[in-house]
Amino acid sequence: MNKAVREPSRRMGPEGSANWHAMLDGAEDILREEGYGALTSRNIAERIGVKQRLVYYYFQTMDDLVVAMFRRLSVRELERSRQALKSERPLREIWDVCIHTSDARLISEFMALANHIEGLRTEVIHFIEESRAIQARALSAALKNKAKGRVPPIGLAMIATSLALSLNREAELGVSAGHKEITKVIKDFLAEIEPK
Amino acid sequence: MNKAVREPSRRMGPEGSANWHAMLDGAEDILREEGYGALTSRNIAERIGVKQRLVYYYFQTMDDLVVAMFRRLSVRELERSRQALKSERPLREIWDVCIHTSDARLISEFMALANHIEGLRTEVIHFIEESRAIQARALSAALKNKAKGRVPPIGLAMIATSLALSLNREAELGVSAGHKEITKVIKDFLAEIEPK
DNA sequence: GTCTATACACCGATAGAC
DNA sequence: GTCTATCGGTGTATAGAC
Repeated sequence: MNKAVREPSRRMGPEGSANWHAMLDGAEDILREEGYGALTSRNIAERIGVKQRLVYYYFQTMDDLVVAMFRRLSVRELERSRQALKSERPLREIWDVCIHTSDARLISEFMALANHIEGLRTEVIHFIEESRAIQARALSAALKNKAKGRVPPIGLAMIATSLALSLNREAELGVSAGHKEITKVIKDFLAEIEPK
Repeated sequence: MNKAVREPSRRMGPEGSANWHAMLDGAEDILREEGYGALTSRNIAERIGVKQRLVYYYFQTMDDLVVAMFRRLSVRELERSRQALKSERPLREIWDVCIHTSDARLISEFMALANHIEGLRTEVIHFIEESRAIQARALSAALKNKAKGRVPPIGLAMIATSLALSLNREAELGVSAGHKEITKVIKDFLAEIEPK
């Protein structure tokens, strides 16, 4: 968690190489399936068929690995959102990104970890702010020529994000009370301001 | 030849005793401050000034302790919600419960743990369903004599819960984009259907 | 780049004395 | 009820050979 000051740093494997990705892939699977309590260098190594020592050739510490894992994921997600902006029906695309985002279990783990790993916290903050801005932009444009409701675009963005998160998390748990109703509200909203 | 399959297993300390509560209190603090990776019998014991062995006198396993911790918390929260139902202005009270619920870090940890501890998952599901039902009842009653909007009570309950969760979590992280706007929307909604 | 081998701390859980 | 003592296992991280 600390030991921030490091010697000229030891030799390191290159970011973006095959093994680097394989390690992050394995880490994602473990995080999703077993939680961060099981996210260890030994487990990652075993899962991808290398020795534990190699993990520390690619990542200085486990915290570094976690941060790299989230950053790789958030870059992908933000790119999807930015692409959605340019589409025919940006609102539907963006809602699709929200609701089909990397699964709820993974996100739950990152949210918990972000409270304890400073570097991850920074990345998460950046991701939330960036994606909210993208969504607000899309909503703003879509609502420009409509009668304004009482919820401003950035407020709608916040509602969308938090709803999608809860819908996914609860569906994962096996709770569904209210889901049907909310899904219909969203559907109607989209049909109204962004007809197919 | 004994292996505790049919025996009530070993002696256990009484649920609800002073030490039992002290252990859960300590566990809550650790979970909030350091995360479940640090939630160990040794840390709990040290924090409340007893020896590690004693934790296993009160709880058979660490998982049992986690489940007991959540159950104690959820009983309290549900009681607060039920009390809110009986108040003068139930909607405001219930929103207050949502937004001032035990802090976001703690909840994040429980959400992550629920994906990996079966007994906890069951408790969490029960808590969500129960509190959603209470909230829907309150909203239903409050909206009875009003013009119906397009969001049914249980949908509003779901929006409220997920929004409160996100507002708390993001505030904890240090994100505030859209918070002011959403807070105003809620305030206006309450002013309209439940005037002071 | 990948490995063997290792240091050292800490984990859950139990046996059994007082 | 609370303790000492201990088991077998796993964690991060490093040294250094090939």
